Amino acid sequence: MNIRYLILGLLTRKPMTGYDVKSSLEDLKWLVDVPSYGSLYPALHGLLEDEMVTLTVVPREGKPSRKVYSITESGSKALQDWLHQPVESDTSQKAFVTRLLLAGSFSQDGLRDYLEQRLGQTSDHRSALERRIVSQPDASGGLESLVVEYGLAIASAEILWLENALARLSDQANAA
Amino acid sequence: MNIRYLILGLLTRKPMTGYDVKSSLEDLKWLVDVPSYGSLYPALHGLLEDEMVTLTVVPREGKPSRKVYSITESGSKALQDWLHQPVESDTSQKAFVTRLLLAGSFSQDGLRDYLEQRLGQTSDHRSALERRIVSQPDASGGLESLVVEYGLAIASAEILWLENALARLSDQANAA
DNA sequence: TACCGCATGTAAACGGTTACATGATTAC
DNA sequence: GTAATCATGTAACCGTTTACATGCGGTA
Repeated sequence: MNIRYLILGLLTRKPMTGYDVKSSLEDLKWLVDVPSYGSLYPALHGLLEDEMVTLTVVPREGKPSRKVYSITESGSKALQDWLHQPVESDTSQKAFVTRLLLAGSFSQDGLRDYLEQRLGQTSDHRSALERRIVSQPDASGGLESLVVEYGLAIASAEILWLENALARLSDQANAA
Repeated sequence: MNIRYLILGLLTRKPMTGYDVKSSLEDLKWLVDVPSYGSLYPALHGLLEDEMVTLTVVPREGKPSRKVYSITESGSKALQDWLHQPVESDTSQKAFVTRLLLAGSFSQDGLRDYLEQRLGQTSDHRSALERRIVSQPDASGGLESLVVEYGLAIASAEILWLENALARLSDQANAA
């Protein structure tokens, strides 16, 4: 039921059609799972059923009408609840980014918490990789050393970005 | 059937039990999809059926026997074929790393090709994000700007790493 | 004329996870 | 004693993709 929250999050910004939801994600493909229509439309019907969204049919001359969905009060609340649920520990990049994409629905504190949690996790991942290098002296001729190296580089870059983002958040808070 | 190639790739390094396959991936959770036993053991049975792997039952006194799987000639060939298939264009980090993990089964040229393809893709992704910043002047108050920024940071780090890895590969080739 | 973008949907198939079942050994 | 690790497996369930179906408007 994850796709439902993704939809809800996107609808928070502005009302959209199913087609819009998908196309707004298209150039973020590599960072986020883009749902197929085969899961998107049924999910929208389900959300409507559950009164998480409302439907406005916008007729257009000549062209067929657009079905524009808007998030409701209870939809907003459901998203909020999901967002403030604790994150599990070994989240992938896609899982992290998907939630981050919904950050507009976060409070400033919620966002800071989220980034701090991620910072902790990513630091742990980096440490685990470093330990692996020490314990396994380049086993079987560089077999997976590429992956370890890559992981180290990515984790470091992410940590840097997170610290940066967190610092800017603090500055904003101080200014206000 | 992707999990089958993952197994085949890991067995290329050394013979393993199903349990070993899973645990060897465990601290790479965030970079690779770790299969559950519910898909791992059936996959192993399928590979055995198709003669991609062989089974050696290793008895141990007291403890129950271990079922150690080894890759066969045809398993190796199947993996090779899959590995040299063209990569599709919007590969996620996990998809990239999973293949990279199997890099031991690559020829030097195959590996260089693979990294170069990834470099091209990641550069494209970064460009797309940069274009997005220009065309959409921070729409709806920093809504998704965090994601764009994050993507930019990660893509840049990855490009740097790829260029570095590629350079080292060339050095090695020149030395030999 | 033919293809691409817009736009919405359904049904079958697929790949995977969850939960369950079992059992021994080692470490706290 | 009891929790964790090692070790193997099955069956039901579930969410998603793939393939199909349809149709209009603009463009090459």
